[in-house]
Amino acid sequence: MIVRQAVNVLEILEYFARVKKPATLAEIADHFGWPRSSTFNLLTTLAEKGYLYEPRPRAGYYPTPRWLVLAREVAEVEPLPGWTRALITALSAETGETVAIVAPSGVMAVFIDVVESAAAIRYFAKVGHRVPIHATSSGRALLLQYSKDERDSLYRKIEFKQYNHTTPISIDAVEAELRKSLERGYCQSFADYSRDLAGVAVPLPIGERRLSVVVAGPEYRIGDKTAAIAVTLQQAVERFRAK
Amino acid sequence: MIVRQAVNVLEILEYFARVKKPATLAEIADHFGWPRSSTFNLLTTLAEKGYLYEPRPRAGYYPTPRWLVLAREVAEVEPLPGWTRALITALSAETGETVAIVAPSGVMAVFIDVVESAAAIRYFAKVGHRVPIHATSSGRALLLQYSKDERDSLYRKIEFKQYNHTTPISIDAVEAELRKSLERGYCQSFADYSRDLAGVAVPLPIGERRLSVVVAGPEYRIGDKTAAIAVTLQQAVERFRAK
DNA sequence: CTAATAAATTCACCTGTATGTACGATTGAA
DNA sequence: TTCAATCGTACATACAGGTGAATTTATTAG
Repeated sequence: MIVRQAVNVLEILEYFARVKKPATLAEIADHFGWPRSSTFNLLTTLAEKGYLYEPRPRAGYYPTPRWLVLAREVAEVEPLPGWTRALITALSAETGETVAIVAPSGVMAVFIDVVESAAAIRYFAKVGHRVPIHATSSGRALLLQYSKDERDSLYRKIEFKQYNHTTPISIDAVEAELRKSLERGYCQSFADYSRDLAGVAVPLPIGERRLSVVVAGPEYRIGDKTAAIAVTLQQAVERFRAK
Repeated sequence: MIVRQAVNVLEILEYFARVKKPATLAEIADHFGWPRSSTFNLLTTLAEKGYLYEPRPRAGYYPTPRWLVLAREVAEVEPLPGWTRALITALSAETGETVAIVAPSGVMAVFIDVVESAAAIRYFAKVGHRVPIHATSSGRALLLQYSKDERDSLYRKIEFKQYNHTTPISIDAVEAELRKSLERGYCQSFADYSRDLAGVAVPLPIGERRLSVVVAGPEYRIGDKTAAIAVTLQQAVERFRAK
């Protein structure tokens, strides 16, 4: 069951991150289609807790820096080493596509750092973006770092859905794809999950952490270049990790 | 009316900022005394939205960097100029007390940047901390920047509570205190709101924004030094603002 | 000024949701 | 292996809390 008021808090935060200016109760209520009274309750709750304030009289609410303070405290634990950002920035520049660092989360894979392509048509993904671990190149690059036992216990929880006609819909199909990935030296996917989207990924273990890097973009741009992209990817990883 | 699940989201964020490591569902449920099922709903909601993930199998949940990304986007709007941090850091070092930058929020004043005293006995205040605008030195340093009309419309909303025996409990009392503050050149309060707490504050207008700086600590340390602290405060402001 | 309009706030009722309970999965001990 | 203990997940039900309507407060127009 989804907790609606929890989602609303997140949406308010995302709203302010987008509009980047104070907003009145009425504006927020109208934007989300929420009743004024409910919006009132939510905004006063957040304000009372010190997460929203009214910078100028009648100009509306805006988040306090408290979000930043807490987010920093949380993020400074096990931060990614500095070179990963340089890595994905460089890779995005070289390939012209969106590049991300990905971490496991149960049966899903989560984007924990992203540099988006500058192209007009691009893979639009944000930090926090989640994709099925078995049906994406980035996810399978994580699975390659799991033991067979660990993979098996994951497989039991996976709900094999046919997102697209190339989606692997059985344990065997996934295992087969993993074997193929090992042979070719990198993971790939063609719209296994997202329509028109192709990805090339490799494992990126950092200390104890099992991560992966993925270069992803529209199938027609990636399609016949997966091998070349994989080489770029692997060389970049070697180059930056060495430092 | 307080929105409980909104508060719960904030508490989870604060919890992780405190413990700085992944926590399992059971740990979180026990810590807050929440039912497992409710905790389950909340955690899966936050995870589905990309705000929590499970870095390692069975090690529990942890916030994703998405919080940081959004908090940064929100905070980079109208950031405080760099010198304010230097100012409060220097002031805290010079006075040995907690120093904060404060902004108005309706009838309350909100701490938007804080450097805490290193002393064992100190004013423990965090960013987001809220105090009544009329019953604190920092708040009155904000009121000094309001026009009479603006103050009057605020007064109508204030619920005059006797927090302590020195609390001003009428419009006249507040206005009188403001006049005295003007004469002496700075604002002060002795436990008007928080027991045992004394504060010395001055207005700090920055561009269009009405802010204040406050030096606050236990009455017995601040008590007879308010004038000296005020001088330190004003000189520091001049020094840092000049740059 | 006064009226009209819009925004913010309050409140009681009824609905959407938090939770008690039960079940299944996982882990560790023997 | 089996068993016990713990943890995670599903679901129906009672009731906490979201919402529509009314009231108050603020703002704009004339």
